[in-house]
Amino acid sequence: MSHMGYPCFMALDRDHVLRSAAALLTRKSTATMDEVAKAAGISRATLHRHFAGRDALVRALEALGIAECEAALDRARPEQGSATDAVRRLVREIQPAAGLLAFLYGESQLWEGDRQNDGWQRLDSRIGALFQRGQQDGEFRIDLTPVWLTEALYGLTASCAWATLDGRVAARDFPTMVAELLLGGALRREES
Amino acid sequence: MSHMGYPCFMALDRDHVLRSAAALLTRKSTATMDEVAKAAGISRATLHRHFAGRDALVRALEALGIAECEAALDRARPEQGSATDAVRRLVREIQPAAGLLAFLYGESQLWEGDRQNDGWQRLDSRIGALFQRGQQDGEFRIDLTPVWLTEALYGLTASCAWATLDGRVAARDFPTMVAELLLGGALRREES
DNA sequence: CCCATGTGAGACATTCTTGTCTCATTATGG
DNA sequence: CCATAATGAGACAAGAATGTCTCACATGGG
Repeated sequence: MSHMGYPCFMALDRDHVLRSAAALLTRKSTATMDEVAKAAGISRATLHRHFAGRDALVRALEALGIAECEAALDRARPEQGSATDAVRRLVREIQPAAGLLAFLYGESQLWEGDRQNDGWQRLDSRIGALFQRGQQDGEFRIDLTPVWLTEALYGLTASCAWATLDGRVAARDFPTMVAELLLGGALRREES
Repeated sequence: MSHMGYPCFMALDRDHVLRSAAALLTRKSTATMDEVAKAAGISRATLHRHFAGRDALVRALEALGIAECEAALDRARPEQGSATDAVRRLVREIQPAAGLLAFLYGESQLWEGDRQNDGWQRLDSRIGALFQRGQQDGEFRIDLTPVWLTEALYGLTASCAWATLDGRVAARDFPTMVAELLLGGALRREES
């Protein structure tokens, strides 16, 4: 069926391999290519036919993470309604990708190089715009910069993903823990 | 002066080496033993005379990080005054160790093994107790568990340390950014 | 049935890091 | 000045992970 240099149904397998690798590397970020292959139920040779090397695999995972974040952002409709509710929706939609995000967040390989994926900047811009809108609408305080709020969203997401893996936080509490801390902080609100 | 198998002033050098390694590994967590040695201004041979291997070096850095956190916790006097101010003091005192903390936070080697340093549990207990006190005093909300608040403190500290290294957050704003977000969140307070 | 394609298993060289060793040089104290 | 200790430089082997290759097997369509 395929008259080119690539296998017919590689695209389907490729996605499965990518998901398996994400699940494994989330738990053990130092996993070997051999372990990644085994986790996907394929041989190392086949894994290399999908991804030229470990670097290519990590880059593909980065692209997947960016895509999932952008999809989550789309589903969250960040321009709609109050910024507060938009953040809550965003955190809820981003939870399935939190593990992958946490892995990428700790993968220094992606940040040390001078050439980093533009997707992150696109994401930063969109999320930053959400926080900025909240500030302009008077919902969010203005002494915390949108850049920092964006960074905090990533950080809390990764932290909660790890805490969930360790069992220190229940998975079903993820959206509440992240969103409510990010929005309201630890302080008790005055009942007014 | 030394009649034993160890050099005379190694203790002094050792601390300097440890600090250099912390500073380097904070920026580049995959740095080689050779790079660590060069950063400390010593040869790889001497580095090995201080620390048996990379693992021992990381363990020593872990011990240093724990010690610095405990010292910061002591200086912050977490039992004194309002829990809110105690958290602010803690964040301020912990800033100098934030880079090291961020490195250790991402060093999976320390968490994957079944044997982890008791120091972290001691720290978790003390910080968790601070948040619990705040809850009992009615300062902090009770729908976020002390365990999660502790985790969030670590996560925000690491995130802000990285953001500071990248220049996305000014170092002088570190205490405000971390403490105010952790305490008050992004939402604007009602002026009452 | 035959052939092309995808796959698994394994061998192999390469590279990188580490750990260990020796030896010459330096400085340090008596 | 001398002896000891500490260091730096470099050689060396061991180990791990990677990238590449070959070959045998099976699987599916024509």
